[in-house]
Order: sequence, then C-alpha cells, then structure tokens
Amino acid sequence: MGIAERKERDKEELRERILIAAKTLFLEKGVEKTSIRNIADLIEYSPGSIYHYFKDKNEIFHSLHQGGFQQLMSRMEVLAKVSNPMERLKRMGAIYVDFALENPDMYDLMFIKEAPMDHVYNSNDEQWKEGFGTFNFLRATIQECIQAGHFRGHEEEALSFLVWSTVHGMVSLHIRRRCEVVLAQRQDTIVKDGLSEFFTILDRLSL
Amino acid sequence: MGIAERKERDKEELRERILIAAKTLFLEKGVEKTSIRNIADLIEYSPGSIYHYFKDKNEIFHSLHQGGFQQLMSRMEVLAKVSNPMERLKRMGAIYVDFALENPDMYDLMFIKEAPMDHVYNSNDEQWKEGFGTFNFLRATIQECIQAGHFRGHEEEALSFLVWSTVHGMVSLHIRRRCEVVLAQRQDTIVKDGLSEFFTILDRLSL
DNA sequence: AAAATAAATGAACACTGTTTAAAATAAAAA
DNA sequence: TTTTTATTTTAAACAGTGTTCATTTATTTT
Repeated sequence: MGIAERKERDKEELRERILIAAKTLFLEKGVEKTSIRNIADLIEYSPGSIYHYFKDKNEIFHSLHQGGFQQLMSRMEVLAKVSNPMERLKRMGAIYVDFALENPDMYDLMFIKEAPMDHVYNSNDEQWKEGFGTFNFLRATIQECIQAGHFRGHEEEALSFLVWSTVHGMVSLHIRRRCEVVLAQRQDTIVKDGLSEFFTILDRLSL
Repeated sequence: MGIAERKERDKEELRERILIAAKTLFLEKGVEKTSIRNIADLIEYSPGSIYHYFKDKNEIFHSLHQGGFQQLMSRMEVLAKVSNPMERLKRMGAIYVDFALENPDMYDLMFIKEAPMDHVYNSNDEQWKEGFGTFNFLRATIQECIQAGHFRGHEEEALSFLVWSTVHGMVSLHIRRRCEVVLAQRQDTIVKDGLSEFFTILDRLSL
C-alpha cells in the first residue's frame, strides 16, 4: 500500500513547490503583479495544473497567510521568559515591527488587505484565533504594567488598542509606501526610528 | 473669442465627469478592480477617449488622490487661529480622525489602498509634494512644541512620523475592520477612546 | 462648400485569472 | 502482457484587463 502514500507525498510536494514559487514571486514583485502563469513558469508546469492543487489565486494567498500568524506567534514565544512587563511590552513591539518589515507581503495579507480575506476573520479559523491570542497577550502585558504602577490614569483596553495602532500605523504606512515622498531620505530607518521614539515615550510613561 | 473658451469649458467638464465616474467606481469596487472600460461605460464614452484626457489610469488615481488631500488640508485651516502648539497638535489629531471616520472611503484611497502607481512616488512632482503639505504642517507644529519645551529628548522628524502613525493606525485598523473580532463590544467608540488615551499621553509628555 | 482641425471611436495587441475537453501518463484489472 | 480505469498534465479557449492607433465623425476655419 506504499504506492498510494508515495502518490500522496508527490502531490503534497508539488503543492509545496507551488507555494514556495508563489511566495518567491509575491515577495519579489508583489501579489497583484504575480500571475498564475508566472508561478507556472517558475515550477515548469502549465498554468492549468495549478488549479489541481488550489481552488484559485486567493487560496494560495490564504495558505501562505496561515503560515504568517503561526510565524508571528512563534516569534512571540521567547517573550515568556521576560518577566518585567515593561521590557516585555517593548520587545513585543520590536518583534511585531521586525516581522512586518521582514514579511511585508504577509503582513499586508494579515492586517491591511481587504475584501477577499474577509472570510478568514468570520470563519473559525484556528490560525486567526492565534492572531486573536496575540492581541490578548498584548492586553495581558499592559494589564501587568498597570498593576506594576505604570500607565497611571489609562484604561487598559483603549490603551492596548492605541499601542497596537501605533506599531501597525508605522509599518502599514511604510508597507503601503506613504512615507516615501515625505521622508525620502530616510525611508529605510524611519520605522525603526519611530519605534525608538515610541520606546522613549513608554519609558517616560513608566515613571 | 468665446467659442474657444466654451470648448475649453466643455473639455474640462468631460474631464470632470471622468473623475467623478472614476471616483464612484474606485470607492465602490476598488482601484484595481475598476477598469477603464467600466469608467467609459458609466460616462457613455468609448474607452479610448479617456486617454484624451488622462495619460493613463495612474493619472486618474493621482488626480483624485490630490483632491482628497486638498479636502483634508482645508479642514486644517481653522488651526491657524490656534496659537498654542500643543493645543493645535491635539486638535489636528481630532480633525484627522474625524475626516477619516466621516470619509472612510476617501481615506482608504488616500492612505490605505494599494497605490499601483510607482512613478507617482518616484517622480519629483512638485504638485504631488504639495499634497503632503499636511504632514509638513504636522512637523512644523511639533517643531513649535519642542521649541516651547515639550517632547524633550525627542527627534522632530521621527516623532512626527510616530504621531502620524498613531492616528493612521487607529483609523486604518477601524476602516479595515481588524478590531471587530478583538474589540467587538466597543467598535463604535474605540477609535475616539484610543485618541483620548493618546491625548492623555501627549499631555503627560508636555510636563 | 471645401479644407483644416479636433474629438471620438472601435479594432487590435499583449496581457490577466480561470475553465475545460482532450491527451498523456500511471495504476489496476483482466 | 494487454486492456481498462483513474489520474495528472496540457493546450486551447473565454472573458476580462490597460493601452495604442488608424479611421471615422464632428466641428471650426477658410
């Protein structure tokens, strides 16, 4: 009965090759400008054959996007060892920004892109609950900060939203290229610089 | 000599009709999914004729994009009367958020939607840079705040980017409905609440 | 009325995502 | 081994895209 299993493995392998090719091209020239024919060319198969492994182009995005939340969550795991909540909060922000800058297309799919990904957020997708978990982790950390005497006068939920918004705002303006004209001469460092300004503010709020 | 002028007016009128049709469709189904043929159908002209009034699709987007900035800029004009820079900064944030919440589609077009036109951001279009006058106004205001003794230890440009990012982050997460799952019970107020948390932080940084 | 000018058109080109009937290949059964 | 069955891959086709351009249509000038 090893033949059926080998066939299954072969099929899974080609599926994986499609995903790798798609990811390569998405990162190289963007999702919209990558065609099914481009992907097919790269793996040396016909365009039609891709539709044997994925329903459509969106399903390829979705498949890659699932991996995205898993990646982000696994990056956050090192924070379990950071006992100081303020330190944890800052390192959380750094991990979030790093992830976004290193995987802009993935981040785009996860937090910026609209319509075709709506079903992801309405479904009981396990990976989405992972993302939900990330925000709850932020809230818990901020709650700890408050209990430790920081952020006096602030409300936990709204402050958590504000913190999330701040890092999301920076990386999404960068990813959608809204700071290129306005901050042309320091495109590469502006997000990191903004983050360090944010850390300065957080430190000042701790006193 | 009134004939030439009438022709000029007619031409300008058709140009305007193209823009209105494009705006309608862009906001309705997105820039990428709106075709030149769609626009032509709506104004009951042939697709080719649109190229008599705009170099390409990018130029149509560009034109609408600028109009949005002009709108936002005109709302900011009342701030000229606010002499206290910290007060001006806060009211600027409120105007920005209000504009975004009242015109989510236009905001989407201006700051969130994928901007397919590379040449726009790479060009040294003077008029385009005018569109970003709002950001320069923010920078000037923060510069004034620093000169008045606020934001000690902060760097003006990076801080300006951070402030912009914070308000952009909140409204864009709201517009793209990323807080619905995570903050289901206070969708309607979370942006305003987040902004008020932000104001609290700004006040604390003034001391 | 004829000539010159400007505007609008529709067909064509090279792309896109996706579907599908047919062909090639591999596996199972005779 | 040969035939039948199932699967995988393909090429062609469909309907769409942005854009170009020769041709037609309408308007203005002579």
